[in-house]
Amino acid sequence: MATIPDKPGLEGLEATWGKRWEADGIYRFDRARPRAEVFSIDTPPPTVSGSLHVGSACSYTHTDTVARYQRMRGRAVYYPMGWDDNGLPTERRVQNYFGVRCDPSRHYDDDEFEIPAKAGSLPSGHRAVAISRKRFLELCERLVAEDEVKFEALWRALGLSVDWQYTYTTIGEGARRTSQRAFLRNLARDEAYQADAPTLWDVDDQTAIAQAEMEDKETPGAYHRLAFHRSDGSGDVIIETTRPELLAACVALVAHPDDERYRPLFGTSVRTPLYDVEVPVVAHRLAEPEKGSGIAMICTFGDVTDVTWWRELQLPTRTIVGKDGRILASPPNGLASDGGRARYEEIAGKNVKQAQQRVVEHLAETGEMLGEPRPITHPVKFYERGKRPLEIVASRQWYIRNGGRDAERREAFLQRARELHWVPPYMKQRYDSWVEGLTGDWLISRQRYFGVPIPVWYRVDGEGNVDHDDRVVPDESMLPVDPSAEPAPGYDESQRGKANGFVGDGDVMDTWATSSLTPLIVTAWADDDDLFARTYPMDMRPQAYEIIRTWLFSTVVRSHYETGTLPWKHAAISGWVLDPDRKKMSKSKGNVVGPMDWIEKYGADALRYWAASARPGTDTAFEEAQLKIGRKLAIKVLNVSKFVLNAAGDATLEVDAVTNPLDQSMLAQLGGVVREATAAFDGFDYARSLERTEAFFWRFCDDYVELVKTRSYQTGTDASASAAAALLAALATLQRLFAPILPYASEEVWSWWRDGSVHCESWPDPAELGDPAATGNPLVFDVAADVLGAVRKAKSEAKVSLATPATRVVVRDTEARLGALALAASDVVAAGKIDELVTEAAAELSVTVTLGVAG
RNA sequence: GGGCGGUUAGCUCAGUUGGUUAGAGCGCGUCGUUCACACCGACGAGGUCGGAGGUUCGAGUCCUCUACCGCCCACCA
Repeated sequence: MATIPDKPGLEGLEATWGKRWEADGIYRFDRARPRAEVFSIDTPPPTVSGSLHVGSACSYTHTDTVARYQRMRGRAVYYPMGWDDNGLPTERRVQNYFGVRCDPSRHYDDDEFEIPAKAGSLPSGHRAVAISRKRFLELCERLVAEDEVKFEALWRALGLSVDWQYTYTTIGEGARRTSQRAFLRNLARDEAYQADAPTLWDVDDQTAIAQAEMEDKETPGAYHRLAFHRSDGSGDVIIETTRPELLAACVALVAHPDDERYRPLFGTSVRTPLYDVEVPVVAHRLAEPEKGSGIAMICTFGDVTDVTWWRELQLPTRTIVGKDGRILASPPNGLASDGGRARYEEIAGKNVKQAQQRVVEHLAETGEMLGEPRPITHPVKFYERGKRPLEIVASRQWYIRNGGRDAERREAFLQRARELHWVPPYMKQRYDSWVEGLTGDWLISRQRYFGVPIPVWYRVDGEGNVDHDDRVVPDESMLPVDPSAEPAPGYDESQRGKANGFVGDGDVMDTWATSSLTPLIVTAWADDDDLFARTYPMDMRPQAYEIIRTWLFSTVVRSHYETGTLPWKHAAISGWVLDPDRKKMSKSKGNVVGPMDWIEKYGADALRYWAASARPGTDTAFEEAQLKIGRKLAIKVLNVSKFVLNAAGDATLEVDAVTNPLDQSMLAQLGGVVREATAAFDGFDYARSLERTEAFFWRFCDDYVELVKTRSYQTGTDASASAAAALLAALATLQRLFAPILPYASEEVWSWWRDGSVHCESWPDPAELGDPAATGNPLVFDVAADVLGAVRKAKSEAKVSLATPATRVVVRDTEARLGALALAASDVVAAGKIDELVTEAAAELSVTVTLGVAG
């Protein structure tokens, strides 16, 4: 026990208690406890991108309040923390921060790169230095290590009750091993496969991307009206396109089967403008008669609909756009005419924008474009972090089956969502609509470097050709492996790339392919069966709604495959933090507020208070005013605790000593608050628990404490003992009710009079308040507070001090309420400085106050 | 085009199965330094609950339609 400071304050509580908690290990997971007594949390690993904004602090606080509640309910809380450091965001940061680019063909020993003394401040016009893959990965690891230290410091200051003995990174050895093991098992069960197919391709990052990473952006474009020529010479067919540069990739025209205008053309062929290639006119239900001229050109590949047509109508392939986003050097099959080849030569090597310009010039020359291009704005598909539109190119990639091509699997994943408890429930809609709209399997391979390698090698035949169907996979005991650095099992490194040798798969997995395994990574699946059995399936997945289609869905997929279960019982979905202008906070908008600055200014409890005011799933605006209120609440907790402990003197917390009806009434109401707060937290609604606790707390301070103040000073009497016991019982309850939200202030005041940490105490139970709470009449406190309020009002309206005596107070009210008032009359008289209190029966409350002479 | 969420005091939000005069905090105004708290307290003003219709003895709460805001999915020639 500690002494109570003369002037309690919030300053320094974070440092003091942070150290104590760490030293005492109060958040350590007790892994001796059986599964039924464990509460395990699949914390989102924050993307290590240099800084965390106040929105992150908000959602992590939500999780922490639940963790603290469950801990107080007696569960062994398994609360690990991870860092999402693998993947493209880190690569991009390394490229910009150090001014480098990865060239996999370089050797480590040849690198001439030196880490700049003052990184991050590259001179303008600096050209990226090419470095080897190995050195590039070193820089990635170095940068994320720095960030992870900063992140942990913030989380600790914020008071997250994480067990820091259990941390992981998505590029760490455990994550790599788990990712590769899960992948190999997917492969063995045919849940993963490789295919050479059209894929969404980001030309800047030079990698394939998944449907989930794609987003639409409104982009300027233009309709071009182009004339195709009927092969029988009977005239032209006019189509409209926004991508005339793909004309050379045209493989057919398509119209709706019921479209009378084009029905006669089905089965015939037309010749393309400029290139004079003969293409068929085909029918397909996806062609829309209302769009453009009602007939469209199919190119390989202009957009995802082209892919559908190409596949379903079994059209040939005429690829003209390369992986670098430029027109391929050699013309596609079928482009035979001299004029066509000459024109193609002029666009070869250009990027699509330049090529479009040249093609339009050609069309103008030949007169095959009707009128001028008509500018429009239309949605175009982009990689969510990309600068240029996606292209679709055919390439060999790895996929995991996610129901996108398979109704049975799709239904299985929809069923999983029904089994999951969603908080709030309507968030399930996002999952359902995403799964129902899937158009293909999940593409997991990326042509990048800082990720988990695909653990596969391919045999090279006697002629030196790679046979992608002749795979070599590692034994699970070898994991993790890096096929581009280690030889395939049974081979020697000298055989790499040689005839009768091997090559390694050079791709890495998408970051979601690893993140989707976080429940398996943190519970040490197949690595530590004991820990796994005690923590999996997990209890809670907290996450933001924007990544339901990625993280949540993909996690459900992987757990379904590996363990045949849901990965967790509850998904708690948090909203966004908006800036005060109701825009989503983001670094690019420059409106990010640093959480650490706010913690220093108002205290961690204040920031947590603001966070905990946002109900689960709802967006919330950042408001400095809310921090001030939280700070005020935390300070009030300190001050009222100090008063109560002083007023109680030597009294001990003995609820049976609570004999006064007003005291019993207060405890009865408090018991109701405990029940509500408990129910709210059981439903993950920290905001409701806080609201109820806070509302009662202010009534407790403003009314109850004022009412019993005088009586509590009459030491040595039963009346005083009753007040002291009730005050202490309420204090012990309130301090614990606040503990999950305001861990620092709660711990501070707890330490003034109790042993041990409040965070290891049991959550309050109404039964602790005993018979007084069970039998107390809630009305007594209400009526007493009402009358006290009326007296204050009279004094306030008379503009006199509250210390001014009221010579006579007449209370008119119902019999029941007057009866309740009588039980607290002496306290009301004392608190209101009332000389004479008179009651009269009436239908409703009215109070007449006669004031004495002021002064 | 399909769907989800929201709309309550100047601001931020509660309002749990429909039940008496719709709540809180902030802000604003007035008063007050009572021995926990001036990083304070007390009191007050302020809303026909987005709109229309319906069910009901009774609707902020249930139903239908509708407007606006935000978002998801689909489409995107």
